[in-house]
Amino acid sequence: MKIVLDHYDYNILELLNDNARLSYAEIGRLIGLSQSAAKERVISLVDRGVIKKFGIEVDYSLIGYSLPVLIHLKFRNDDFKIFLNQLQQFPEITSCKRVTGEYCLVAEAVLKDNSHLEHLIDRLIRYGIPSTAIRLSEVGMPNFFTLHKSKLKKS
Amino acid sequence: MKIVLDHYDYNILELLNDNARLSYAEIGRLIGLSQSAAKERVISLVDRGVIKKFGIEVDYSLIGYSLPVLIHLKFRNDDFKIFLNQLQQFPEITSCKRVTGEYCLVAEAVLKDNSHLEHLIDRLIRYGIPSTAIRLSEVGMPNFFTLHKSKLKKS
DNA sequence: TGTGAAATTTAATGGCG
DNA sequence: CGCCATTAAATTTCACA
Repeated sequence: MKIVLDHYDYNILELLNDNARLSYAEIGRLIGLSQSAAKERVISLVDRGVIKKFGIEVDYSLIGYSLPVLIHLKFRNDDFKIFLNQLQQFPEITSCKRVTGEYCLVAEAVLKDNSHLEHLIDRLIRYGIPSTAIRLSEVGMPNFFTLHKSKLKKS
Repeated sequence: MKIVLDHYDYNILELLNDNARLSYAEIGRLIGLSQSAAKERVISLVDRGVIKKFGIEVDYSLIGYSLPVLIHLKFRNDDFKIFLNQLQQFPEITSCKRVTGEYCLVAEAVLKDNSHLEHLIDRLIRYGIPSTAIRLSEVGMPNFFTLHKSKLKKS
């Protein structure tokens, strides 16, 4: 069940975490592998499911979506499917997680303005009571893999 | 202040959002531009700050961090700097956002097990009362740009 | 801004330790 | 598993529109 990664894998994850567009050749150079081996490693990480996706981080505030919010939701269980469907009609919702506790879902959305938020709340309120918080800023966190690879014993 | 994107830009963001490793040549092919033009566009999006980062999404549960949690935090303002420093000592915290409302910070962490969580709470509790929720699952959301590009008028 | 073309670098494959 | 070598493809740069 648990996948064991060696220091090559951790180094690759560290590099791709910072820049997913690095070429295999450059990855190889940086970690001391040939380009073929580096490529095999990356593909293997994808095949094993460790890397779920190569994506981008977007600054939505620059393109007109300057109201980022967190929405906490309670909902009635019988409407769950319909409710999720409603959520997915809103592409402004960039992520949605089911969690334990008083609120069942925590969603993040990027909205244009207050009336955009109002519209979103109007559609959600049928299914439960949404609690909205404005996301003021992000606190930068270090690369997960930078600190974890150092815990590995040399092989 | 607001950056206006055309349909080429939206198409590029849509593509890179799904696969950040697409080659410029392929991007160009898919949206009807030469590779040079496609590359210019991507670089311009990065330079203007719209694309903040090319990164990866990792399945941490596969590599031993099978307890994903959301932590809501209240803290005393006088300790804010020290508090953030504490947070950044924990690379298991993958994101941290300052929000309005009763709780000032919402952090996400990937932990190994309950004792790992206990250790994290022990270090955070000095600064305020953390409220922990287990992240049960993620609800898949559609690509933000897929639905937004269709709203553009042809130029 | 976009295109096209030439030189350099990478990607992809297959065979070998 | 990783390295090397080869062919195909992509990147980079630049002149031109």
